[in-house]
Amino acid sequence: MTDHADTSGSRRIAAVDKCCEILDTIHELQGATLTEISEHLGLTPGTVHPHLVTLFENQLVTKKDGVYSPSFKFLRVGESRRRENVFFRHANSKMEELARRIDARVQIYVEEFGMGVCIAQAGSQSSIQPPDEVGDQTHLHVIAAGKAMLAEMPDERISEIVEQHGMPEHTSNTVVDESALFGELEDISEQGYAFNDEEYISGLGAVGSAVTAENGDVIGAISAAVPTNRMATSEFTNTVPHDVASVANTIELDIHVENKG
Amino acid sequence: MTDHADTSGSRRIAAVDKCCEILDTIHELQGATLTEISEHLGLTPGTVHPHLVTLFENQLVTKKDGVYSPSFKFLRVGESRRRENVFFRHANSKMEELARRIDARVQIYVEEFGMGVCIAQAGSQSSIQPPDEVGDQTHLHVIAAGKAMLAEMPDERISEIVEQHGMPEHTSNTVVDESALFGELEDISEQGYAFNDEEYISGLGAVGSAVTAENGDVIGAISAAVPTNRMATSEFTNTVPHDVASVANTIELDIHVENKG
DNA sequence: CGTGCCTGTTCGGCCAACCCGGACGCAAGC
DNA sequence: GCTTGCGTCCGGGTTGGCCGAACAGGCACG
Repeated sequence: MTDHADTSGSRRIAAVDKCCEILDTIHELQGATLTEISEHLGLTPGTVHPHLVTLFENQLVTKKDGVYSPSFKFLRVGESRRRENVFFRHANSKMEELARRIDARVQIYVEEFGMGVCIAQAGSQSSIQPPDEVGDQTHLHVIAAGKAMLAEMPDERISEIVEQHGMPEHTSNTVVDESALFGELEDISEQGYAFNDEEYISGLGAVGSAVTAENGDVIGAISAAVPTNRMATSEFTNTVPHDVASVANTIELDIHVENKG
Repeated sequence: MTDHADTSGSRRIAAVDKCCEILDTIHELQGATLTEISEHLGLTPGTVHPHLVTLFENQLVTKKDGVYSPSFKFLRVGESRRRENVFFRHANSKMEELARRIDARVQIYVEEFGMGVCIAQAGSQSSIQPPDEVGDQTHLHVIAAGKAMLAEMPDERISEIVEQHGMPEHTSNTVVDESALFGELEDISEQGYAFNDEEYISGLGAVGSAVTAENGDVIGAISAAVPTNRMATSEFTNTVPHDVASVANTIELDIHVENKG
């Protein structure tokens, strides 16, 4: 009977929903006071306050001069999750080596909740600013790594993701049509890597390749980003894609071997 | 009437406490099934399940083959919190430069909930394994950066921290006596840097220096760690402490300047 | 120094919602 | 095919969360 429209089917804990909304708010506002949170959520301060007290005692939020912020417990849990991640463990050093070799910004992504999450990056911060920071969430259809991962998914899962998140247009090059996307994914699946031609950010191109488990599940993807002027070079259209795909294959093999042993 | 001993004073949300305990559990166990979580907490599966559903819908936990894990939302929030942090912003590049110059493992710490949290590190992963990973929580009295921070705190705050967390012994060199700690903090405060002589991990020494705000609040600390054989060199007892303290001073100045403008 | 305002904190009471026990569906395995 | 184990889904009772409102404390202003 609350404002949650979709309580049908499974039972939810209303208090936990509120607590998550509060966390989202103080993250979004990069620190907020009690009244700011209350107004943002349309709740009375008397309601929000005990939530904040509980979150504080559980060390999920800090309080400094009346401003609540997410604590570094998020960093601790997130970093822990990252270090446990099979893909990260095998990809991290190879990502750095690749970044040095081809002098580009190399990033590794995984898919979660239908979005791409950048979990690490390496390489020339001098040349270009990175499209995503570690932890950032991005629509899969606008980045090379995301398209590479989509190309390895079953069609029904792709449609599900598109339905859930849509295909927002970031630049004039963004592919916004679902059937066009499916067509492109066919080619990507065949050649083993995906291009991004300024579809996310103007002036930025990339090439990405996915890593899959032996049962076909997508594990993640690695991508190399370069500024536009380098995109048209034969080095980028010919050599780099194979470098990226080769690294992805090596990582994939390593993971398969580990799963055997 | 629940198992929470300290409900006196302020009101807490029991459901949020449960949800935090569940998150702690799946973090601690590095992923857990419903029954594992239930048994770990002494709750029935019927109780835990709706919590997990709610946390899943809020994208704080993922579910893969019946195993629940913390999501990368923790990484996103934690990284965001880190990038916003004034100390990190000013210290990160200087930390890396210092690590290269003195060829040691340099880390930066902040204090949160009376513990030290490593928020970044740089330098030779070849020489020594780092004492803490990014995000790790450590007792302040066993690390150089922690003692440097304690030395800048008011005495009552120090006692409060000791009372809350105790002074556990990590090695035979760990200072476990409160009055001895206070004595050492005096010296540290005077000379501007703190040593760690295998007080945390055998074979590992460090020197750290704190950064404070203009009102005296502790902002964080930077430390350089080296293996034991390098600790007795005059370079480490003379040059390195001043290098570390100098970097800390530079960071401190930068932050004060930013706060003016 | 008093007054007003604003923010954070606490409290009473009602009713919703959370927790438990138990039942159901479903897959795997001697 | 029976059993076992796990995850999922209810019914009921009572706990506890939510709101409205009052209280405390700090700051600016008159």
